Parts: sequence; C-alpha cells; structure tokens
Amino acid sequence: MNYREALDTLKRHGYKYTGKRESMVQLFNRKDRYLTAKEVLEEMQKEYPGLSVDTVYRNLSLFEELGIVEGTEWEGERRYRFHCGGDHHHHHLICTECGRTKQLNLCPMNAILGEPEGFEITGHKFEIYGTCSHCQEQTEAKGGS
Amino acid sequence: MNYREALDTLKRHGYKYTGKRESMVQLFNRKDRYLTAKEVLEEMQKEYPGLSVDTVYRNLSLFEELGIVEGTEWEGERRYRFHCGGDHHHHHLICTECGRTKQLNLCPMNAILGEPEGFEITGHKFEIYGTCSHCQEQTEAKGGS
DNA sequence: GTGTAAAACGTAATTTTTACGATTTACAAC
DNA sequence: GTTGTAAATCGTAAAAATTACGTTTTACAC
Repeated sequence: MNYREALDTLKRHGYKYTGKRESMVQLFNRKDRYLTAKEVLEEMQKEYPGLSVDTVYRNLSLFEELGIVEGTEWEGERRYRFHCGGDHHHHHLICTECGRTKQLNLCPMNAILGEPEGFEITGHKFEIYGTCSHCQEQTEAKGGS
Repeated sequence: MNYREALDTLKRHGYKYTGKRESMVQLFNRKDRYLTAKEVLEEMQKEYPGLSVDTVYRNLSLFEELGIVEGTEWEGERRYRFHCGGDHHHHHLICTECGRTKQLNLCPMNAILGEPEGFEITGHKFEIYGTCSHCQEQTEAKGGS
C-alpha cells in the first residue's frame, strides 16, 4: 500500500476525500510502524488541533476494513500500521518498544493442512515480539556505564 | 496443571491459601477454556456475592505469573485459561465463540533459527481462531430451516 | 451556487483495567 | 487456643481505551 493507492481505495469505494483522511494516510505512510489510536490522535492534532477522537477511531476502522491499514493488538491496545506487502500474505517481527516491524516470509498455516477436525478456521495470528536494533541501542545508551 | 498442583504452587511460593483462590482454581479446572476477567468475576460471585473486582484481577495476574493459568488476548479483552500441558511448549486452536481450545503440537519458531538480524526476540504468539464443533452445532440449530 | 448525504465535532457513556485506604483474614509463633 | 502481623480482600474511585450520538460542518454531485 502506498499513498496514492490508499486514496484511490477510498475513492473507489465511494468515500469522501477529506483533509483528515489524507492526513491520516500520510501519517501511516510516514511512520512505517504500528501506532495506537492515541498516537494517531496526538500526531494528527499537530495539524488539526481540535480533532475528535470519534474521527480517529471511525477512520481507523474504515481504513482497516478497506485494507489501507492492518490492525493487531498487544499489551492491551489495538494498533494499526500501513498495510504492507500488497496481496502476498505474511507475518511480522514486531518491536514492542516502538512498533517497527520486519516482514517474515513464512506462514505456519502451511503446516496445518488437515490438522483440525471439526474446527472451522476463520483466522490466525503469528507474531514474533522483541526489540529492534534501534531500540536496543537506545536502551544501551541509557543504561550504559 | 491440575487442582492440587495449582494449590501446591501457591503454597510453595508462600502465598496464602484463601477460599477465593481455591474457588478460582476450581473454576479454571472446571471450565477448560479461556475466560475473561468478567466471566471469572460473574462465576465466582455465585459463590461469593460481594466479590471485589480487585481480587479477581489481582489473582489473575498472580496466577499467570505463577504459571497456574496462561493468558492471551483477542477481541480487545484479556483472557485466561488453566495452564495446560505441563512444561512442553505448545499453541492452540481457539474457538472465538466459547473460548474452548485444542492443543497444537507444532511451534513455528523452530523454523526461525537465524532468521532475524539485529532483533532480540522476547516472545511470540501463534494462535488459530475459529469455531469449534460445539459452537457450529449451536449456530446451525439456531439458523437452521 | 445548491442540496444532500457523509464526515467531523464535542461531549458523554461504556467498558476494561488499575489503584488505594480501610477492613478482614490466614497463619505462624507463643 | 490466643494473639500479632503481614497478606488478602473490600468498596469504591480513577484511569484508560473505545464507542455512541445529536448537532454542525463539509465534500461533492448536479
């Protein structure tokens, strides 16, 4: 997903092209990582001071529905990032400090064929959590002697 | 994990053996599936009408820390189930309707060796969501012609 | 330019989780 | 068995995340 694709997706589905939606798309394009609703709100309020939380949550849901962003949750909060990788299915290494990700070209579901009996699969989640090199450096710098 | 093991774990770590903790252990032992804090609260309030939410959350955290229960989250809520499988690492098929699980003897982390560069792994999550046979029947019964 | 449905505002309600001073209780020592 | 004490629980409130909704504003088709 890129900037133009995202706005095209909105148009194609008949949604209006507002400054706030453009701003949100730009935000996700700029920050290439998972963001919480709160982070999105705060970032966007720099440009739109009186921005309503309703607008953020509503558009986050819409964007996820349209595949503009992909959502997940960890540590009790829902998080979103620009939908990467086009159509090819993948998973992520996720830095729990900053939300940055690395793509994983491996899906464990390939090994599941025929496994479950009497269980209708509707989805799956495979995520590896940790600390990215960037955040490791930051921690070392702080804690260093 | 079983009933006696759970109480032994509490004793061994010097925690007090209260009626409420026993009741919670029994609850998880009885319901062999993921429960939300709210469900735990409501079930336990049948036996202890004035039960405080503080007690539930505090003990859920403690139980998870001691390995008596294992926690996860989906659909915006934290959930807990009796810790199964002793020491051998495993994952679950999870019914998102009722929280019942099936054990999966497969861990995708085996395929990751050497994969991530400059990324310190601290945890991972692999869960398959769906509808168990029990809940499929219920839906069919309701929606059936 | 106008009309209209969609979007956003402003604010409050809901829901989940955490916090904390006061009270009660488990349990060890006597 | 009684007693002392730290831990556990209560009762309630605060905090945090999310959802809801009537009103106002705005994008955009005509």
